[in-house]
Amino acid sequence: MTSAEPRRDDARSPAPTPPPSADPGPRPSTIQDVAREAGVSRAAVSKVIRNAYGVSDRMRTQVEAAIERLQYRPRVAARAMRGASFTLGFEIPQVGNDFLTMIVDGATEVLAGTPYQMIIAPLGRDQKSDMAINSLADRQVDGIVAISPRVDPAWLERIAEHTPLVMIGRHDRSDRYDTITGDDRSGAEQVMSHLIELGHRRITHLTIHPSRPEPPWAGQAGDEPHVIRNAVYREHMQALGVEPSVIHTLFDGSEAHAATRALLDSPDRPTAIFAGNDTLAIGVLSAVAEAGLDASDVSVVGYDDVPIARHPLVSLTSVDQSGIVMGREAVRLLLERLAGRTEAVQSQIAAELRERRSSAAPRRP
Amino acid sequence: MTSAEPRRDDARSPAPTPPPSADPGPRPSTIQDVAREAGVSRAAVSKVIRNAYGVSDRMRTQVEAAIERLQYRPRVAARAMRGASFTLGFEIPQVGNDFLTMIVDGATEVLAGTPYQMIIAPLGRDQKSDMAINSLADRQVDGIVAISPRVDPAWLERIAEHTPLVMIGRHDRSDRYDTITGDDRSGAEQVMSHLIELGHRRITHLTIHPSRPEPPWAGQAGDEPHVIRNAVYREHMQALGVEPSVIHTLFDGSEAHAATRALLDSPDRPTAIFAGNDTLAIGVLSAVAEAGLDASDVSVVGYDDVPIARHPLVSLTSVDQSGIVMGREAVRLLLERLAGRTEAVQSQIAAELRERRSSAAPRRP
DNA sequence: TGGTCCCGCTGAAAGGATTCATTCGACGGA
DNA sequence: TCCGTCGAATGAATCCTTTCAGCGGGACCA
Repeated sequence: MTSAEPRRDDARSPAPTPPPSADPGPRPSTIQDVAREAGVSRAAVSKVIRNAYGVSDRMRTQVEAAIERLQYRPRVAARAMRGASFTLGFEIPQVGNDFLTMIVDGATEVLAGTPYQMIIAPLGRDQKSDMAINSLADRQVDGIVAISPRVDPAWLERIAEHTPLVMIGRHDRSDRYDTITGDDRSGAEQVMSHLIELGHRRITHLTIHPSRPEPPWAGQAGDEPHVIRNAVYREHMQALGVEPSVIHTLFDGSEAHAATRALLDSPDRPTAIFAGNDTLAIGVLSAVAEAGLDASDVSVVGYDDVPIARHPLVSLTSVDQSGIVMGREAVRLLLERLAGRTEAVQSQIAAELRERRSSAAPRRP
Repeated sequence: MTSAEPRRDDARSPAPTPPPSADPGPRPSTIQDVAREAGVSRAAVSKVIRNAYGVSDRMRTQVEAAIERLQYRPRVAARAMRGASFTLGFEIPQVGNDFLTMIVDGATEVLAGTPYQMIIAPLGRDQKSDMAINSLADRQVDGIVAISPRVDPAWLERIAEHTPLVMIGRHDRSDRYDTITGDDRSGAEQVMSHLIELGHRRITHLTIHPSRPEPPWAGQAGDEPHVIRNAVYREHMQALGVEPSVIHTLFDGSEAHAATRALLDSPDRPTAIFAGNDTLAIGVLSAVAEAGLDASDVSVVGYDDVPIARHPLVSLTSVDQSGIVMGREAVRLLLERLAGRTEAVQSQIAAELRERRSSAAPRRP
């Protein structure tokens, strides 16, 4: 452990600059400086940099030259006070999560060529989704994309009053913010049909902890994706006449491994595990592999179809709900709002099972 | 493909609000509103929210009550104009990259409990690192962490004149910005010694494309991590008296798979592949597995020791340079700068090989 | 030739918070 | 009783950009 602790060298010289306090350095130039340099008014410079109407070619040239000479860059904070910040904020609850990464990638595609810059607010430790969303709103972003099923819809509507908002993974409907969802019901049904057709009966469902305490708005507004997947699982088990077996773990996959180990050691271990998402499924797979078992002992199915699922060493059967498309769509909806749309939109992305080698017919049903 | 295209429903009702333009809604309350509500001056409210000196208990209580009643939240843009934005910006060239994720995780740890919020600026498509760094600086973040070996050091120093800057993975020294590096020389040496001790001779090195055209500051300022790893590889091959074999691919791993396939089909295929980082190594492993080969046919070693490398199905030998520690250190350095430090610091993190099952003695040396 | 209209450009106000110099009030000491 | 002091609170200036009303002058039309 100590070996990973950093070693530090101070810079060779005590810095050639006045040592006292942090020197402010030559203060970056402002629009005023450019105006003076180009011999025009501030308003004129403003029009040039915003590409606004009413500027002659001669002036544009002059101003652009001045900007270049002074290396001027407009301060976003100052712009945000009157106009726009040209920033779209993404609230991402878990930076490493591959599904969320796909969403970001899709968004990046659509953002190319627009004047908007994406910034991501990852959840701090002990930080809740609403705090990160607030923090984006405080920074006056022009639009917010959030992935947080567990936030009060009324609170979201209040945010959406002043900042366009797209929520991913919410099955509720709002008149003020837009939503994008996968078809969780269909996806989960495909998983269960697939496993049952293969001959599995003892199927365990691994999912994330439910919200505790149950929030007051639960249910009244459509359920979280994981809740729907769980419900579909239970329906199918009931139809089979088999007792459902559900295990709850943390969402970051850190408990999935241990939970699966315990499950595999239990007297009548399942022949298949349906994990609520791929992060969990990867943890499940590692426990299965460690126990020296394979797909005909214990089949594993995930949800989201993250890139690593395709890897031949992993080859995880999973449900593709195209995070890329979700990300594209999210930005598109935001840009529409910024262009003036006021009616809310609900957008649904299809789900499709990708069968791979992690699921197979059970050896001993 | 079309199945993944979104389906849209418009909201049931045409919105209960005035349909014309995007209604501005009740404008969020300002510090002025709070002052009026609490019957004090703006300056007083400002002192309360900044926890500044010179406010009586009575006044604090009054103001806090007003803030609560009005749901007031200070606008960061306005604060940034005079004071601080309480925001630290991270330039992350590739959001999905697990090594970069580790850095973010480490940073998040240290940030907890401070008043600073982290925001990540991912690289847009066709966006260069310096554009993302600029975009953070434009947003008046209080400090920047960047991971971009390929940026002009002179330009970086100009940025660092007004915004504290920590560069990760740069082996140059600056008097104005801080750097954090892994011990790339030692790490690469451990890899090569490991492979050679196992009995490998025909070792191929897979790395990312060199900068083209060669930037004018190359070399003068210490090399990029990948360049160092490559150099160490070459030295060891020369010492062995074997012709080096280096393959260059894109950094996102998208070409590693195909490049490896071609390599495996070649007449005298290597018995080991040293990948410049784990993202590449994962791609290499997938090609090796697809070809029905294992570690005694072709050993694979990566660099960074990302979490998936530990997965029993992957079990990738890799060099741990503790991204977590790097992230922690980066924030610590930034906080020190914000507290007034002016001398530059170079910090180095140790590298340690983690041997796993992806490397083994060659079947036929 | 006189009146309109449009274009290019300017000056001043606005936006929300912080900072700093100043005022006010209370209290202690002489 | 008066003065000096110190803490609490305030008003005005400031940060940088956009917005908007308005101004001068040339082109166009009648």
